[in-house]
Amino acid sequence: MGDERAPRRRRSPEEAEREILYAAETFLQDRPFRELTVEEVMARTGLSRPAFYAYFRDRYGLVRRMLEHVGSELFEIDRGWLEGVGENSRLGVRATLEGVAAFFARRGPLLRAVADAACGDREIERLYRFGLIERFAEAVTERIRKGQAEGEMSPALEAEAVGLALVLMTERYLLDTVSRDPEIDFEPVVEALTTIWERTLYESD
Amino acid sequence: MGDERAPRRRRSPEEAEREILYAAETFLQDRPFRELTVEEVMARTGLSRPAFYAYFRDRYGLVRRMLEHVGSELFEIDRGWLEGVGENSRLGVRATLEGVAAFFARRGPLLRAVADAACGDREIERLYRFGLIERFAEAVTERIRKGQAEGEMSPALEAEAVGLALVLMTERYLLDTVSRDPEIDFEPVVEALTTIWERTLYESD
DNA sequence: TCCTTTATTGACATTGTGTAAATAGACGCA
DNA sequence: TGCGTCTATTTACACAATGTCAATAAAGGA
Repeated sequence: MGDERAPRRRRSPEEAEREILYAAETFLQDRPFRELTVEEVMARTGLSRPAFYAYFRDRYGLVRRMLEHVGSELFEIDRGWLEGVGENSRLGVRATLEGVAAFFARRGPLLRAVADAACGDREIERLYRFGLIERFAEAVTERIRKGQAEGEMSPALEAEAVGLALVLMTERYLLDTVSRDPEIDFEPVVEALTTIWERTLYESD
Repeated sequence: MGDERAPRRRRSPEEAEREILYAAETFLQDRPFRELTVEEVMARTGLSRPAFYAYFRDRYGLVRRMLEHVGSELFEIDRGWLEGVGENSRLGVRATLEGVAAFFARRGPLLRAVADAACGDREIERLYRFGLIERFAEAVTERIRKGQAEGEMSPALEAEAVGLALVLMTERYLLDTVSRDPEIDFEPVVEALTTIWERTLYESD
């Protein structure tokens, strides 16, 4: 007696992958990526540790997959950047930053995991930098150029450098505030970012 | 024949520590922190791998020690922040940012290693955040408050939030530019940062 | 009922970490 | 010069986490 082992359950590959990803996201809700091990994630599923490697290359593979899954949401956001042109562009700064802040709050644990994993994995560093940072930075640069062409923004602005700096600021600052604690008051956070963006881009107050 | 092993050499603890730190810094000059292993570092010294643990707790210990060693340089820089008050404060922005940029260029590999190691080690994360970021952010916040009291800066500015955001921007942007490649032209980098700082803090262009 | 397919696992090889007992330079002293 | 102590250093080991592979057992079709 007592030697009966739990019978295997067989899932579809899609279900297994979902189960593992769900376990990982749950884990990341209260512990940082650096503490995530394959063993601990798989202990939260009905699968054994080696099963993990049938679906992901390594623990960074989890983050890579998660990053793909938020791709569409990101696309929505940077469409917002590009469409808010013309005379209403200035008014759109706050609204856009509110949207971005909401995204960083809603997806906090995931985004923090991505940022952390980027330090430890070349490929995620690349995906993060080019699929996220640069993408936004280019959209902003483009908009600055447009604003300059329309006489709305100072031609003295180094469009590319300023665009990248503003995007990096926004990313780090939101990771540090709303992503760390989605309960905090957004108002002063968005207010501070809006002030910096507006004063930088539109010169006089 | 052929079985003579290299004789042990005995160093003073100070010399051994210096030798290990030197090996680690050399390593970091062309490879990222994520690839640094105790074995590889010690292979660049005349010591065996276990000797490492007589001087450092783990590979993060290397970075902790390096961080202590740049402490004095950092102190010089943030004294600069605080002293440049009064009427010349605005003119001092560019000069200060030039100094900070030079620091990020000179200490690029080390600072990048610190930033990377902070993702993987709770204590370095703390040291980095409180010993560096917060320290600068508080100095800036203080200066904004002073500027507001003197009527030089808009009282509408959220001093604390804006201070933190500007510092995070400067750190990330410099890590991404001059620390990655100390050969690049500083001019546009410093120019972009100066523009953002000045427009944010001093309102009209 | 048997057979094929393939999701899953047990067992193993590997890599990097961290520790402790054993070894051997270096220095002080007779 | 030789002896003994101190401690820097290494050899040998235990451990944790990773990643692989051949063997196993569900599930579905013939």
